[in-house]
Amino acid sequence: MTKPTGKTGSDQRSRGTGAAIIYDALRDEILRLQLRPGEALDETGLGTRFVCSRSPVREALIRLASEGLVEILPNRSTIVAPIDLQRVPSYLDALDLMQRITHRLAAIAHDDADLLAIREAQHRFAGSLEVSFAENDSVPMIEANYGFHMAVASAAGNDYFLTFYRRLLDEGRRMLHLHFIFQRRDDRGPEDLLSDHEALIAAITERDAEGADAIAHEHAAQFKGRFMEFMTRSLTADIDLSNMPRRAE
Amino acid sequence: MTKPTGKTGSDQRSRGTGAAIIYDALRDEILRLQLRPGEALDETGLGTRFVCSRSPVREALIRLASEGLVEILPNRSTIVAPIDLQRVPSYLDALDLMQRITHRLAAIAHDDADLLAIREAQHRFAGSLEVSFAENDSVPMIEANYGFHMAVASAAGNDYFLTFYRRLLDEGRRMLHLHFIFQRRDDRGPEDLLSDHEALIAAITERDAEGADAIAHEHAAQFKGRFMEFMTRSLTADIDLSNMPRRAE
DNA sequence: TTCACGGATGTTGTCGACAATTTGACGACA
DNA sequence: TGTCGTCAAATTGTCGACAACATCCGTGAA
Repeated sequence: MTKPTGKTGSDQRSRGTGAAIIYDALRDEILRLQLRPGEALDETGLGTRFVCSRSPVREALIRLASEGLVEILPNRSTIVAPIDLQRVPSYLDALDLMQRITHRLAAIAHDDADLLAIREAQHRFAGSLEVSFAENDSVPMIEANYGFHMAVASAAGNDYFLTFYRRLLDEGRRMLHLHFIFQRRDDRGPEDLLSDHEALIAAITERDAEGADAIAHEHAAQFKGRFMEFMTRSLTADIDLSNMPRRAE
Repeated sequence: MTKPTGKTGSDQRSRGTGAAIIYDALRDEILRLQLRPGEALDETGLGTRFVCSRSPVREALIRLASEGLVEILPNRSTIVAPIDLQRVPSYLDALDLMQRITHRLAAIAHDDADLLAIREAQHRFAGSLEVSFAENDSVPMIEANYGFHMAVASAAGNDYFLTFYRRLLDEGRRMLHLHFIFQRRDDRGPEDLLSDHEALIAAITERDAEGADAIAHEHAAQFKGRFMEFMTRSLTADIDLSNMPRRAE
């Protein structure tokens, strides 16, 4: 073997992928709430878990921090970013507007490939609904829903909006998981979500910007209503108020 | 000297500030176009310039990369992010919308402290106009204009919009510098910009959301028009078309 | 002359080690 | 008993070093 490639072991990662792997893994676990908000992430521990030094771990944490998914406390441990309930109203406003603009632009600027991708995403969403219903696990549905809206937003053809919308949807995934952990069954049946998406696809296909905008807005408003209701209903009863900062007024 | 503090030298940075200093410095130089788009940034060189190891340099570069200000080419050098002219239309759309929403919300949600900060920023902007005119240097004006709009957007009270708008304004700073490098004198006098800002402040003070929205939109539209004209006028003549990807049609 | 190949060179990705700082506990004292 | 000061453990921020990868240049052959 005179080959100069350095692949000695079996699962030896090719150079440069270390940080990316850790980043993806942590990001997934954070968004799925497998790592709970506020949980500590020490670099040495992560270094032993993924078999590598602290340098790739550090790089992954820095990238996660600049996306707001973790918080690096200087000279102390880095923690999974807590979900700040006071920011929820702002968040819902932002999600609403970005969903409107991306879906509206999608109706205007899409091409045939975009439509195909959207229909595929919708197909996967329909399949995930059955899986979620059968196994009583909301994770597949949440992720497929994320994929659907990202497919629509991609058709808008504006990277700036897409990037921002993706960040909002990421944070939304955490909230949705939180939502389904407390309340297993949704008030609305899954069929309604499916038909909402179908209506959206129809509007986009017909290049009906106003219609897509309105459906996106209504979609966001429903999410907002469900989430706010969920918060006022189940959180105020259980939550410990002692460590909750009071409103500055 | 029994003091256990580790400050041996004179300008010894206190622990943990290394990466932040490098980040701020590079960010400033990138946004002011002192580092030109496409320029290479090798870690060892930066390590010698700021007197430190490659670790803080690397951290700063990673943070800059996740904000889109530099691009890390795997196993190769990292370069200052090029200004993609094809993305300009998307950028201008995004800037327009985010300026509208932040300035509109500012009119609704501001409090007295916000108004004070806005007026201060406007005062600094007026001062910077004189400096820029006297010294024929557009940098102070551009930076003060940035500060003014950030002050307005801060009054909107929505961190999500603020973060996104800041990122857009950052990229806009680079374009503005580019603009003024080619064309020293603006078509519109500085007084018009000043009065635009005054009108905006008046609308915000009166909590006139529609008015603030309209002024923000007009402001963005003027920037858009000037920049597009600048691009078609002075770029098409000089620019090398060989490495410019052609439109996919 | 042009193209392919191989070594030299420089830069990045990763590693282990050390110093500074925080955190928590333990014990002394009012 | 409650509070403060000191000490030890643990974790981070930084450093220097090495290996892998990419680029560049020179040599040889078609």
